[in-house]
Amino acid sequence: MSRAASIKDVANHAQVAVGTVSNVLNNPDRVSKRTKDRVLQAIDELGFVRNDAARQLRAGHSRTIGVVVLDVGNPFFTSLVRAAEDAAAVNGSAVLLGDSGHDANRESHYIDLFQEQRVQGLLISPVGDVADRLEALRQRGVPTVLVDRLADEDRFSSVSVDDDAGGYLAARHLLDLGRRKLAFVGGPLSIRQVSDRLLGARRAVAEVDGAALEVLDSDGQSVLAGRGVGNSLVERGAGNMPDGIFCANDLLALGVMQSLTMMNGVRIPDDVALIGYDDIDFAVSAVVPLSSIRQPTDAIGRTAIELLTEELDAQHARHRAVVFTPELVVRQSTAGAAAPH
Amino acid sequence: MSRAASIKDVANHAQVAVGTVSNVLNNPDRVSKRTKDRVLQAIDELGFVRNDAARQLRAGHSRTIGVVVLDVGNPFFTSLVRAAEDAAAVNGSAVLLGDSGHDANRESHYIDLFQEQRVQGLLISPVGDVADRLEALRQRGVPTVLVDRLADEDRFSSVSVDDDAGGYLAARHLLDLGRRKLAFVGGPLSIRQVSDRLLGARRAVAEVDGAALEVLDSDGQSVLAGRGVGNSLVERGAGNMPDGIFCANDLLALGVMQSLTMMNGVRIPDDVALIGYDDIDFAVSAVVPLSSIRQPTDAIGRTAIELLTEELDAQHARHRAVVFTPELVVRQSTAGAAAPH
DNA sequence: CTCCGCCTTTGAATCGTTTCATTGGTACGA
DNA sequence: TCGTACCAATGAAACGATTCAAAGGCGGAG
Repeated sequence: MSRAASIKDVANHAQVAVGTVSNVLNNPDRVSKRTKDRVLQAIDELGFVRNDAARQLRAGHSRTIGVVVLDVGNPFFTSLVRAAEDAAAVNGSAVLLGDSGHDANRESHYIDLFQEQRVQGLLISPVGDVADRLEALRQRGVPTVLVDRLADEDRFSSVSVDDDAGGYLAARHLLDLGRRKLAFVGGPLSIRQVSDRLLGARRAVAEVDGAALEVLDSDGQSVLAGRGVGNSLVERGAGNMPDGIFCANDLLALGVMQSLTMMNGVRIPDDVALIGYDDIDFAVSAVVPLSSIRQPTDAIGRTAIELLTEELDAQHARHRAVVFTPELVVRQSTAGAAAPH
Repeated sequence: MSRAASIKDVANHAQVAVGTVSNVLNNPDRVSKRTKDRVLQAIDELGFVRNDAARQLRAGHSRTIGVVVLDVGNPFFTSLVRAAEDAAAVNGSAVLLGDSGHDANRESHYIDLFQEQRVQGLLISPVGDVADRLEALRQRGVPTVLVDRLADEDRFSSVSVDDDAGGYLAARHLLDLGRRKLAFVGGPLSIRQVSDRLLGARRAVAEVDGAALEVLDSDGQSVLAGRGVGNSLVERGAGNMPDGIFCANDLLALGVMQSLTMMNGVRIPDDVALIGYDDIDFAVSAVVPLSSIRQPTDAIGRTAIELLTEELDAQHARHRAVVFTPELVVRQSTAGAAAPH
């Protein structure tokens, strides 16, 4: 109803100057206990809440960091954002979250919004081609850290995960189980993350004599796509089936699993060992709990904020590209040592 | 580097008064084309971006709406937030998103933050007991709409979904298929949404002669909990099994499905018809595509913004509680008409 | 008693935008 | 030619918090 109380109202009510109220809030030790108590009581009685706009106007910058992710529904990003929030809170910053939903327009919209809000910096997993905009922003003192994408170090800092290493890890694990006829399921290969994982897998296979890797291009990354691939494998007959399958993501792996085990009686891991990627929540609760490659989302979020803070503190800090190595999570779908037969 | 350009810089550069620049931005038709062009060019050359803090300070309120959800990872909320964002954009408002993660502290933190930001209003699916805080906020002209929770209409507007109706819908569907020995899987019953769904199911069962409903309290709402329930059902032997199962959420249903079909050869829907709740993405890609109850998330988000706008426009608007009716989605897990044998 | 230094408190200036009363100019009718 | 009406443009005031130079008050030393 009535306009919210301002610092001036508090000052009147407590019979002090506005500067004193401000000091109570920002430099409590400069104020005597007596006065402080009176001011705090006035704040309480009036229900005063700082107006962040005024604060920020005076300060010239906000205490917020803008984060734009591809998809908040994706647990990878949810967890990353949470970690970033916590890390930012340590510096007294809050996070403004934007979900681009893989849409370049939405992404651009959020960058506009955050720029108007005068965010201190930006964390972004870009969809569109925003390098030039971000560079312009940086030159005005608003640094950006790219997330889940390796950046040209000349332009930006970035935090990403080594998909090649992840692919290697997965394939190597299958090979270590004694499997030799491997298949890679994923697609489209134009997606960098998919092709990198394949590259890593190839590297592992090349290290082992007599090992082979065939590539099964899936139509998309969904459970259904995985089931499609599974069905076409079954059609080949038992003799021509791979004994180890690495899927570029867990959804595909779950689809393959459904197709092989439920409709077609193939045993996992006995006949075919199966491993996915991302370690989504469902991986652990699949019919046969799914082995997977886990990305260190917490560390990514934390590190992203760290890099951002570095650039905030020293405007001319060198950009850094931090690459994390993913981690193998072994579950039942690749458990049990030996090769089939 | 250099401080961001202000409206005053633009005014100098374009040789006009600051008020004119402001008019170009906010009342373009009050400005002659000649002047407007000059100003726009200056804006472009200086890369001027409005400072929202100053704007908001002058206006006395922001153009943002705070949204606090229980879990951004939950597709229900993701979709709801997206709809709310779009609806808010129509009014020229942006959304600030906070994820309480079922944690009362985080929730409280976001309310603080949003209050400092002077949001116009709040959408919240509350965890803790925040009614009094929200009421205080409302009295200062910041209305709140509760989401996914039926509110006391004397205090707040709310948008929710009729869980009783959803439960009725699910059970009625099983009964319509000719099933008579029904089971409800869910828990803990202390969660309102679970108990309401059960209530609705009971109502449906009471309408049909010879129909029975047994309640299987699950330990949690996860796939694993569902599998546990499924296993204990199997132990009873085929004769004592229900012929229709309604799970209080899709995860439970997926667990039950895994247990029955994969490990124990029970056929779905032939031996047992199965229906879940929420219609999560995985429902459609389960081994046997899962029938479910879908909540109209888009409509909920849109309506929530609508109610909020009503309260913003007319401070004394009566509060309204809008209750949506969920929708039955039939898939293979309850397809095929007849009762077994 | 006076002076000095220290601690507390004061209040004006400032940030960037919007608003609005006012001014300056032009065109048109009388 | 003068007056009126209208349109464009002006620029000072206001929003609320922070900052900082300056003033005020107090105690202790000389």
